Amino acid sequence: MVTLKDISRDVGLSITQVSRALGGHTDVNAATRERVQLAATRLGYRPNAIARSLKTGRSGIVAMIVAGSRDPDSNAHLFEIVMGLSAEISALGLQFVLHVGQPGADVVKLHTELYRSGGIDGFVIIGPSPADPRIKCLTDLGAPFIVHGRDPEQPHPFVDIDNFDVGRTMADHLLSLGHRRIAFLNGPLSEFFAIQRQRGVDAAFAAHGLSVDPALMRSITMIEPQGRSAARDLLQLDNPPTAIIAGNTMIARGVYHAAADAGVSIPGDLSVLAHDDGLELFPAAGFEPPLGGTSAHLSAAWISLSADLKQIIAASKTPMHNRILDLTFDKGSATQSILVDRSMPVGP
Amino acid sequence: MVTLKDISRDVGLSITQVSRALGGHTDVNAATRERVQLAATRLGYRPNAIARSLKTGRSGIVAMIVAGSRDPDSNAHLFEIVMGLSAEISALGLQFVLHVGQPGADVVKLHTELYRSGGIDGFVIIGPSPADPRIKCLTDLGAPFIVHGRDPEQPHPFVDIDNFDVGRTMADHLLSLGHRRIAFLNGPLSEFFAIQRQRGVDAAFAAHGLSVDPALMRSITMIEPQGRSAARDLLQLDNPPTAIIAGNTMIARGVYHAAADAGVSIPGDLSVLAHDDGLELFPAAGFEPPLGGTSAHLSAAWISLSADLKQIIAASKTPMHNRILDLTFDKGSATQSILVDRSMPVGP
DNA sequence: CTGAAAGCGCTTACAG
DNA sequence: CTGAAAGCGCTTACAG
Repeated sequence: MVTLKDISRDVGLSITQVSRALGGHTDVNAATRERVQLAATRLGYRPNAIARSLKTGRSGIVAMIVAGSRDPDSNAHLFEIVMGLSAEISALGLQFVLHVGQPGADVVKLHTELYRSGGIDGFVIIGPSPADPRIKCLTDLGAPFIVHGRDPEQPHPFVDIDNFDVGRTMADHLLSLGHRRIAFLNGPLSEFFAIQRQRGVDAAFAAHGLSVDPALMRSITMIEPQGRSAARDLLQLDNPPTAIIAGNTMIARGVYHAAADAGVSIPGDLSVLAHDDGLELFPAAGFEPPLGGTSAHLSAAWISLSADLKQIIAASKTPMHNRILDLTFDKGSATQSILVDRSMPVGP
Repeated sequence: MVTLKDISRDVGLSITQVSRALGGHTDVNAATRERVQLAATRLGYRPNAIARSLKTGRSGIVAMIVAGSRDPDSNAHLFEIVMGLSAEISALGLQFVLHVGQPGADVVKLHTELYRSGGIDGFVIIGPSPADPRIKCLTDLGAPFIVHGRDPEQPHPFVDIDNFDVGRTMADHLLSLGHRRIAFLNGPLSEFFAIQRQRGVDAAFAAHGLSVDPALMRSITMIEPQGRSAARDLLQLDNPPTAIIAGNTMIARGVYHAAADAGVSIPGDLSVLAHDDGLELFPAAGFEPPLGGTSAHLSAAWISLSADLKQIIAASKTPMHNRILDLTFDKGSATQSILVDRSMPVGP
């Protein structure tokens, strides 16, 4: 490995001066600087990241720790998160450590030990639950971190979208078209984003002087098979919904399949909207008829998240750096007006 | 941050002795050792990974660098690779850095710079192409690494399966049942594993005194949509295949869909086999009728790969550490015998 | 069994 | 504009 000492010997200058020349300091003779830089290039010098870290107290490494899981469901989403995040973090000149724990590992302990061992500048937290122990732990440690999403129970830096608005916007559109029997295939209510979306849906109904039918509100794992079976269920009701709001495009795909299976036509018999995270593997674009709904690309979140985390690390005193990303809405094929509520009590 | 100095002050011993006590050296008084360990636990001491790295010349970090890609196709597989690899590497007490480059980034340069900067002990290379520049680069650098798969043009440590046997086994089974018009939906022939599988298929035909119909050998991107369209194509031939070998379960899913679309019954009209990588997101288990074929779980590869890489790093002189993992075969629903070749020239 | 010293490769006051 | 020195936190001969 080529070190400053090698260059120093090569050009006949002190290590100090070589360091300064390479570091771009002003108090170095221009000719000297050039001579040093040439030698560094010729010898293939790369500053030793370890030594620099020890001196500066910063490693340039950020980590994400995820609990291991034999459950592919919970992983489907994770893929795009990991790839997108890594790409953005790498682009910022930082290294991204992905630590996949053993199933059942103590994630809080992993964060603590990794941080205490001094090699990690900061952390990314995804999928926070209310009163998330990881957030509490990192806050107590004074470790820099940023959260994708929000924990309503404790203050922390985050990047998120307005999930209340997600639910409200889609429900409002359908209500405005005259739909009354609207189902919502929401994510797990243990997570704040799902709670907020439900609140948004509730609020849209309230704004129309109505209230939701609890039997049409479902909380499911957000993947295609679950969406399909939940939709099959809904379509078999005596009084089936005329519209379904899906929490993401994977659920929506399940809804499309279930509708086809049941001989229910979209958008003729059933309007479908979904929130679109802009996932590459599960694009909203492939649907026939077109899938409408709210949209906020996760890729934008990774860019913000990485940049904000870098700044938080540099600031060293964690600022409450919050950011709400934009949301767009497209009605897709959900343009079917319903003049009279089709739903009527059905006699036995 | 708690350092040796803090413990040293706390217990009234030299830093040297504290280090030895914690390091589990024998030449330390048992009572002293206990006292030191207690203090370390009480103060929440974790050895500073950076300092240790600088001293020992080893960071405990291994990296995988993948070219960024806006193409989801190439990513589908990567997910399970990344998660599985990270889990195994983490389990071994190493850190796993995932570096996703910008689209079009110079991957060789990234490896070089990352290694030269001294923070990385070794690398994992996946999906090698013949005469792979990454392998050449790391070999030249003298950097420890291991490859999943093989580059036939240069020697290097690897973990792989016998892909010749994959092709040979599946083709032989079908030939033995009497099938003659056998299609093969293979992966890209730019990769050695696909070349080997083709050779295996060729060899099985040769062993039966036959040779393949080049029109039935297809090289495609190994995902469902491509498998589906390739299979649709094959089933529309004047003289369609009676059996299809799929390179993986995603392709097989496409074949099942295409068969359903075309009204072709499996296994009545068409036998299907596939190689199964044991992917969680694309399980071979969900098929109806059951999907047979060769099988080698990637999860086993990650375990071997991680353990071997750790050993290579420790040895510091890269040994040619090669490993061929086991393959199993199950015929699934592909039990349909064909007494006479159904294929006959069809007049215009 | 214990401690003082050197050194991993770098950065950065401090002194010239 | 340049250099000698200290120090980041650790490990490890070397000497007692």
